[in-house]
Amino acid sequence: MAAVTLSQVAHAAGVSQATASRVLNGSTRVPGEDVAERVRSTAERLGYVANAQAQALARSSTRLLGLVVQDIADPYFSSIARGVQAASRELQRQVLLASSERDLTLQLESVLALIAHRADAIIMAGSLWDEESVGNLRHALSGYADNGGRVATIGQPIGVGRTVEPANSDGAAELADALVDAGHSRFAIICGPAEMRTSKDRVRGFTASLTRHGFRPEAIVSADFSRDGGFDAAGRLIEETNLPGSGGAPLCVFAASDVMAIGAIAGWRARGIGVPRDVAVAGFDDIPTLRDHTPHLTSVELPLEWMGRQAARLALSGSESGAANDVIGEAAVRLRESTSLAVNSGRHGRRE
Amino acid sequence: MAAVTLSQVAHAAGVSQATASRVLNGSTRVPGEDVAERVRSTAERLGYVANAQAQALARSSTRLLGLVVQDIADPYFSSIARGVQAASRELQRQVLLASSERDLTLQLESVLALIAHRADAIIMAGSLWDEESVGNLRHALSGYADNGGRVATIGQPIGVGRTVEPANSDGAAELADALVDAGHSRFAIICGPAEMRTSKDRVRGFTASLTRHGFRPEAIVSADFSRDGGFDAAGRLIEETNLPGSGGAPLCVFAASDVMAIGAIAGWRARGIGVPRDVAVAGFDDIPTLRDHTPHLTSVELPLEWMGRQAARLALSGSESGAANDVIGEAAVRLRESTSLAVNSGRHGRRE
DNA sequence: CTGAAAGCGCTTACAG
DNA sequence: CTGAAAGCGCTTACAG
Repeated sequence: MAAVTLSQVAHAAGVSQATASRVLNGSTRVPGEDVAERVRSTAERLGYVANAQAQALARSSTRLLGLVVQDIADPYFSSIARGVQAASRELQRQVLLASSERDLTLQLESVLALIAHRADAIIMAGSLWDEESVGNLRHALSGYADNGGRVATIGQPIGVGRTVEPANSDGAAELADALVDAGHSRFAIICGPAEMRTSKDRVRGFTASLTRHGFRPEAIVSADFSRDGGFDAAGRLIEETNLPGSGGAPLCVFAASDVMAIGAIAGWRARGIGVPRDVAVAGFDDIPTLRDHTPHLTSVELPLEWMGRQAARLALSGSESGAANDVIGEAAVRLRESTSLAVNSGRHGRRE
Repeated sequence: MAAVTLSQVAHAAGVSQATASRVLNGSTRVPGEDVAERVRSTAERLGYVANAQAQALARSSTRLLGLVVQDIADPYFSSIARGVQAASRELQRQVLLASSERDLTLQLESVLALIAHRADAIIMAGSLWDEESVGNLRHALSGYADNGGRVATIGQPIGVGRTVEPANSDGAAELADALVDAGHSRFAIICGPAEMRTSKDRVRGFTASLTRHGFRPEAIVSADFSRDGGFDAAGRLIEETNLPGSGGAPLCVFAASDVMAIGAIAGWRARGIGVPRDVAVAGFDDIPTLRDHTPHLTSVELPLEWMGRQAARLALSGSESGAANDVIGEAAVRLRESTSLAVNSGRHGRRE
C-alpha cells in the first residue's frame, strides 16, 4: 500500500511535517489560518488519510475497542454488540470484533489478538469457562490490565476489570414469583450445560423462588443452549414427567433462554402437544426478533443493548472514583400467552 | 501502556532484536534451536505480546478486515457477519466492525475509519446509496483500491472491487412462479423505501414474473424496511385492497423481507385478519431465528453466512485470474404454511 | 546463523 | 507560530 503520506502532504504544501500534523490532526496548537488552509487543501487534493497504525504507535493509544462474543449471529450477542457499537461511535472508538464460538482455546486466542492490537479496552460478553481453564485467560487479561488496558465482562466477573451483570438469578426468581401468583403449581426446567453460568444462575434463581413458595421442579433437563437443544429437551421432558390429563394441574416449564423455549415449543408441537393448551412455557431474554412468536412468549426482559453500552462506558471511562465499578442489567418479567392458564382449563381451548 | 517490548525480550535473552524478532514471529530464517528456545522462554516469562500496530507499520500489512453493516442486530447482517468472521479466522485476519445505521454520512465515516486503519480489505454489506451521494464513497474506495486495498460489496456493485450479489430478483421471480403454480391468482406487495435496491430488486423480480403469468399486483405499499414498517403497511394495504369474502379468491401478499412479513402478520392479527386463513403472505431471506414462527413463513432462502464467507474470500484472495470476480448468492424458494391455500377454502380453517 | 542499522508514518517535547 | 529531531515497536535487506 503506497498511500499518501503526511510528509508528502507537508512537502507539497511547503511546510514541515510537524506543521502538517498539527493542522490535520486536531492539535490545540493551531498554526495560522493561511498555512492551515493550504495544508488542508493539499491533503484533500492528494487524498490523504492518516495512517491510524502510525498514529497509534506514536501516541501509544489505538482508540480500538475489542469485543469478544460467542456467536455474533445469536440475537443475544448481536443486541449487545449493537450497544457496544453505538457507544464506541460516541466515544470515537473503532470496534475490533472477535468470536469465541464457545471454545475455550479460541476465546484465549481472541483475547490475545485483541491485546496484540493494543485495544484500549476489551469487552468479553458471555464468556464461558470453568475454574481450571480460566487461568490462562485471567493471566493474559491481568497482564493487559497492568499495562493500562481496561477490561469489562458482561455476564460474570473474571477477577479483572469491571462487569455488567444481568440480573439472571433475580430475574428468574421474579419470574417464578409471577408464575406462582398466576396460579401455576407444577414446574419443570429446561436448561443449558451445567458449566454455563448464565444458565446455572437462572435455574438457581428460579428454583430458589419455587422453594420459598413451597414448590420444587419435577424435572430438570439440560441440553445444548440453543433452539435444537430446546427441541430435544422437550422430548426428553415429557418422558420424565406426567403431562396432566384434562383434569390435572398443568405443567409450567421454564426454559433458560427464549431460544431454547422456542425450540421446546416446536418439539412439543411436533408431538401434538400445544402451548399453552397442554403445557405452559416461559423463556428468558425477551429477544425482540421473537416478540411476534405464537404463542407470545412469557419471558424476562434484559436490557441487552443498554448492557453493551454500559460495558463500553465502564471499560473506557477513567478508573477514577467517579464511575461505578459494576452495573446490573435489571430484569423485567413479561407475562404473556405462553403461560396463560385461561385456555388451559380444557381441551377445547382456542388460541389467540 | 508500557507493555513488554521486543527489545526488552532480546536484551533479557542476550540476543539482538533482529534475532528475537525472527524467533518470535515466524520467519523462515530460524536461528539455532538453543538460542530460539532461550528467546521463547524469556518472552513467555516476561509476558511478551507483539505489538500488532508496530508490526503493521513495519510490514505495511495490517491483517485487518473491515466490515461495514447497517445494523449488526438485524439478523440479516449478523448472519453475514458470522460468515465474514468465520472466514477471517481461517484467513488469519481480525475483523474491524463498523455500523452505518442506514445513514449515508455515517457510512462514509465508517469507510474512512477503516481506510485510516489500513485494513487489508473492506467489505460493505447492504450498502445504501443513491447515485448522487455515492460519489464521495466511490472516490474514497477507489483511492483505497489504488493503494492496494481490496474491496467487496454484498448487495450491489459500487464500481470498485468485487461483489457478492444475492439473487434478489431471480429469487423473487421464482417465488412468484411457485405461488402461481400453487394456485394463487391475486397479488399485492409490501416493500421498503424506493431507494433501497435490495427491496427494489425483489419487487422487480416478483412483478416481472407475475406479468409473465398474466397477473399484476393489485397494490404496492411501501414502508420502512422493518418489522414496524410491515405492521403499518399491513393496515394500509387492507384499506387499498379488497380482502375476499368467503367465496372469492384469496389475496397473496409478498413482503420484501421476512422481518416485514412478520410485522405484517402481526398487523393483520391485531385487526382480526388471520394468515393464511384470510390472506396469504410470503417473505424473503428465510431468517433462521424466524423458522419457528406461526404460521411457518413462506420465504426465499438466501445463503447469508456463505455470502459473508465469499465476500471475505473475494476480498482477500489475490486479484489474479484464478478467483471469480463476482459471485451470486443463490436463492431457494421455501413454500410453507403462510401461503397455503388448503385452509383458505372456508372460514372454518384451523391453523397448525 | 547473527547483528547493526535503516525505515515504516506518525506525534511531540524542545528550540527558535 | 514553525521546524528539526527523537522516538513509538517492529521488520528486513545488507553485511559479516
